[in-house]
Order: sequence, then structure tokens, then C-alpha cells
Amino acid sequence: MNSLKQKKLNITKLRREKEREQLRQIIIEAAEKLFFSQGFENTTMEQIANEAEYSKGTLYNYYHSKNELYIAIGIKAYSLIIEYTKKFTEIHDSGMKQLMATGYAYYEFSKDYPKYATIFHDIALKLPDISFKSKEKVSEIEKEYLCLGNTYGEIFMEIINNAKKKNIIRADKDPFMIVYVLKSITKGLVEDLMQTNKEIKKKFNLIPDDVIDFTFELIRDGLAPRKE
Amino acid sequence: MNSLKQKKLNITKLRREKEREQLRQIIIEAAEKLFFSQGFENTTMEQIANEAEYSKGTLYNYYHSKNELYIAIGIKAYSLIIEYTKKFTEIHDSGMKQLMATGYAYYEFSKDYPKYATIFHDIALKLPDISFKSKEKVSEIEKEYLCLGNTYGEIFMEIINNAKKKNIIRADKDPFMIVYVLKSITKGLVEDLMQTNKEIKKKFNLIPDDVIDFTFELIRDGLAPRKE
DNA sequence: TATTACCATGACCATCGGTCATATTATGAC
DNA sequence: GTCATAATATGACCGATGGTCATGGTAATA
Repeated sequence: MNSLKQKKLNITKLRREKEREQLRQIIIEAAEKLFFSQGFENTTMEQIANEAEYSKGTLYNYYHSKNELYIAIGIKAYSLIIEYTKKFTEIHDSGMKQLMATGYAYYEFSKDYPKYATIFHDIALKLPDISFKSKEKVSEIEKEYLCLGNTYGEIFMEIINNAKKKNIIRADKDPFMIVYVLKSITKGLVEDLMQTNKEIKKKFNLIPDDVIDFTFELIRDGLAPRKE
Repeated sequence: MNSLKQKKLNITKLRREKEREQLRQIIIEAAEKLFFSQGFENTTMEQIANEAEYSKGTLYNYYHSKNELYIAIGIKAYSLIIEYTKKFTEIHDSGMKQLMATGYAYYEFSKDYPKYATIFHDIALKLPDISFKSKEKVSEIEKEYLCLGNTYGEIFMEIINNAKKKNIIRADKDPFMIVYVLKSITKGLVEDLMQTNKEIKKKFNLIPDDVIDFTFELIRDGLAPRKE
């Protein structure tokens, strides 16, 4: 029967796809482990292949380059931060609390995955060089990464538009500006905190959580509508 | 005469040193030009040698590695930002205005030298990988770079200690924390502004100067002593 | 002029990202 | 069960590049 034949073909194809996806995961996990413990530049494709228990050539059947491996890790990180942000914001309906929640989501994400904390910045610095090298060819994986970045931005947009309607945010300032500043400050501070974690405790006797609370309060007060 | 001989020897030695320093400058300028236009990874030592009009081997008589070239550029950047900060702060004696001036110094520096704007972050990401590679050997140039970082920090410390004495900054918060947050926020925001300069104007119709003013006002208000 | 100290040079080396012809295996047709 | 085909794993191989070093040359001193 033609339909039976077709069915078997489909099943095989599906299994193959699943296996492909699994191997992609194995490779990424191997790469992640080595990149984070030795640094990107100090890790060779050979080492990643050994860690994944496959040969170097196989790596290239699943990813096009070493840089792609790194961006793939960035995609994982973005998925996580988006997940965190959704979880942290959906429990509030007030615009201001939601806005604060985005900041805390980023911070909690960074605490849970400290190795991922600087990856966005790291990739932002790497991407221009990559596109310089391979003129105007934006790889599929790069597109996926940039697309996730937009998704993350849209979450902010929705929250800010909500807050705007409810007059929760001071009206004399462009809401786009507020979002931009909020995102940028949070990222800058959290990245710094993660990189200087031990130093900050020893040298200045500061507790990261306090620093975050202080900063977010600062922002909250600054964003509140002016009353006078 | 023994003293005459000595004198001549010293003069020659001095000239040699001056020439050495000049060639170091030529090499750094060549490296800078290529790193900033093509990216660090896409630039070869051969290219830098050609740009400097010397051979590759000569480069290694003046710097130990490609990474050292990059850190040397970082040293130039640090010297500049320290210079800017001193110039911007010394015209004020009020603690708060001085504190704001540090932020504006960083911003002006970034506007004048946009290519340098992300170099501190870039090096911060690179340094751990370098020290991983060459276990526990911190090169002289790396020490110089880190030392300049401390110098920059000390400028802040002095200003904050001044403000503390004059009760210009709210007393309920650790001054170390205030410095830390201020530095981190400024760096994060300015770096973001420099990287997304065109995008921010087109997409959000934002003027970078406004974003900076808004943020710094936010900080100023947040740092003022609580009155009630 | 001879000796010495310094420096520029580019051939050379080792490493590594990436490629590709080949070997291996799984699949479906008959 | 057998064979043709498609998909995949492999590692020898290539080119590029960071870094080294023996050599030759040049300027300063004796």
C-alpha cells in the first residue's frame, strides 16, 4: 500500500530529525563546557569533538563554524532570559512592578547561570567582526539569535505601553528612552556584578543583592510621575 | 676623560630609548587602525607589520604578542579617560557636581573616541582567557593596564569621600555602593549608546545626549540626601 | 680598522579552523 | 536475503596565522 509505505518513510524521517537534534545538543553541551572553563579562543574544535565523543568532521555536519557554536549557546541564553522575564512579569499587572520585575528577572537569570551573564555582550562584540569576514552573509543561526533579541525587546515594549496607558510612568519623558535606559543600566550593572563578584565583596564589603535593590529603587523613583 | 665618555654613552642610550618608544607608538597606531577597521581576529600580525612598514619579526621585538598590542591600546584609552575625568572634575568643588562630571567625562570621552568606547569591556572579557592560557604569568603590560584601572578608581574614591564629609550624598547608603553603581551604570549606558548609535536614532528617534541627561538626573536625584 | 651591541628580517615551525574523499551504516525496494 | 541508495561519521589533509630564531647588517665604541 502506498499510504503504509509513506507512513514508514515519515516515521524514519522524524526519528532521524530527532536524533539530529539530540546530537546538536550533545555538541553544544560539550562546547559550552569547554568554552566556559577554558575560554573560547583556548578551545579547539578537536577538543570539543573529543568531549562530545565524535570526530571533528562530524561537528561540521551539524554546525558551520566555531562561531556558530558560540551563537548557538547565545540562543540558549536568550531563550532562558525570555523565559525568566515572562515568569517574573506575568505575576504582576501593575506597570511599575512589571517593569521592576524585568530587571529582577535579568538579575536572577544571571545568578542562576553566571556563565551566561556576559554572553550577550560578548556576542555583540563578535558579530560585527564575523559579518566583516563573511561579507553580507548572515547565517541562519545568526538570524535566529537576532530574532530572539527582538522578541526580548517586544516584551519590554508591551510593558511600557501598558504603563503608559495607566499613567504609571512620568509622561514628560519618551517611553522609548525609559525602556532603553532601563535595559542598558540593568545589563551594565548585572554584568559588572557577575564579573567582579568576589572582588566586590572583599574589597568593598558590598552585597550584590543590596546593590541591585538600591539601583532598582533609584530607577523606580526616577520613573514615577512627577508630583508637585 | 671618564666623565665625558659616560656622558656620550648616556646620550646614546637616551636616544635609543626615545627611538624605541617612537617605534612602539608607530606599531600601536598601525595595530589600532587595523583592529578598529577590521576587528581584532581578522587582523594578522603581517598586516600590522606592513602598515607600520616593518617586518613581523620586529613587532615581536617591541611587544610579546598580539594580545599585548590590544592591551597597549587599552592603556592609551585608560590614560585618556583619566585625563578627561580630571579635567571635568577639577573645575567643580561641590561633591555632587564633581560626581556628575565623572559621568559626563566618560560620555564625552566616548563621543570623542567612539572606537575606544567598548575597549574596557572587551579587555575585561579577554583577560581571564589570556591568564588561563599562560598560567599565573601576568605580563608587565597587563600590570600597567590594571594599575591604571586602580588609578581611575581612586579618583572616584576621593570625590566620594569629599562628598561624604560635606553631607552631599545620602548617608543611609554605603558610599562604596554609590560609586560602584555610578561607574557601572555609566559604563553600561555609554557603551550601549555607542554600539547602537544609528539604530537608536532611527528606530526610537532618541537623541543620545538626552538619554545621558535623563539618566544622570535620575542618579543625581537618587543620590541626594533624603529630606523629610 | 676591529670589536661589540643592538636590531631588522623573513624563512620556518606548530597549531588550528575548516574541507573533502572515503568508509560505514541504515534504509527501503525487490 | 540481497542490493542499490542515501545519510552520516571519519581523519588525513590544506591553508592561514601567531610566534620563533638564526642570520645579516648597522651604528657605536675601542
